[in-house]
Amino acid sequence: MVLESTQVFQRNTAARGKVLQAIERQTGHFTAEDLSQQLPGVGRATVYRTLGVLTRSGYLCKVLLGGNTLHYQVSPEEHHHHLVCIECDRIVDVESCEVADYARETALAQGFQLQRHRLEVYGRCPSCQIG
Amino acid sequence: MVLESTQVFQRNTAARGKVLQAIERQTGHFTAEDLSQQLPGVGRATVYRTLGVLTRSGYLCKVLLGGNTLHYQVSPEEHHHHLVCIECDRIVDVESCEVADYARETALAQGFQLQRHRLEVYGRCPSCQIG
DNA sequence: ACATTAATGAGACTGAGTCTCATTACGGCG
DNA sequence: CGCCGTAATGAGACTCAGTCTCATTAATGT
Ligand SMILES: [Mn+2]
Ligand SMILES: [Mn+2]
Ligand SMILES: [Zn+2]
Ligand SMILES: [Zn+2]
Repeated sequence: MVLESTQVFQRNTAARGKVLQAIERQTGHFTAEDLSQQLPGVGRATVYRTLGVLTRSGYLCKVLLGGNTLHYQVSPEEHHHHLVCIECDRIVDVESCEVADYARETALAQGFQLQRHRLEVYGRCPSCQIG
Repeated sequence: MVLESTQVFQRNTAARGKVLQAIERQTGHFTAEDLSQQLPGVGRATVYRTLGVLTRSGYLCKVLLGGNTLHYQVSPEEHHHHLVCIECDRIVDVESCEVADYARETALAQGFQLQRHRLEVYGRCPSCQIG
């Protein structure tokens, strides 16, 4: 997704520009605090607010790893899913997606305007298996 | 799932019995704090610890609603998914599941022992739609 | 230029979740 | 039984991600 700032924000500000640049610099998942530390000139609240706006707009999506800190990632092209190890929290990205149709139908059936979906598969990774 | 305490805990204690009973009393989703308030005799840390054990064992699973509080629900029979409104956080339970095969194959392909999966579909609910 | 008001940011605040540690009590074994 | 070893407990301190407040700044339309 190429972000059209004008559609997401009501005003184009320097702080949001910096947050946006920092997000583009990330590889993979990141937290609000990650960004905040990389942006000493931008207030913490602004980082959180901007992540909120970008998530609501669909540009970002939340990633739920083990632990209690929310992670984000740029959402669109290369939509993918996660395999999560319930023992060690290892994450494996899964690039295929065969549930898009099902997600669309499910949303439609309840009158929802579909925005996106998340599929996470949990289990034990090879190194954490027991029996 | 009928819980075999002996397989999940190393010792059978009164506190865990009470937590288990309280969980059975819940309908739908609940938080650690919900349980804690219903169990004045049981320490907060014990409630959290027991939820952790039960989740790792697969008896419970986490439910991620809007907001920053983790919810739980008893996982197995009547496995279901969630439609989540990105605007008002309304949740609609979806009872069908057509992604079980895909989840199993995905786990297998990476050598994971499948435990469960979660599918959440995000969009705008009928009352929050714009255009 | 000026007015309107979206956005900012310092910092106080909240509260979910974790950790510590002294104490209790399960359960295996003699 | 009665003893141990140690899993589990629980009060309460602590952490820190996320929210809120509010005075100030600055983007945008006219
Ligand atoms: Mn990923
Ligand atoms: Mn549900
Ligand atoms: Zn693992
Ligand atoms: Zn809604």
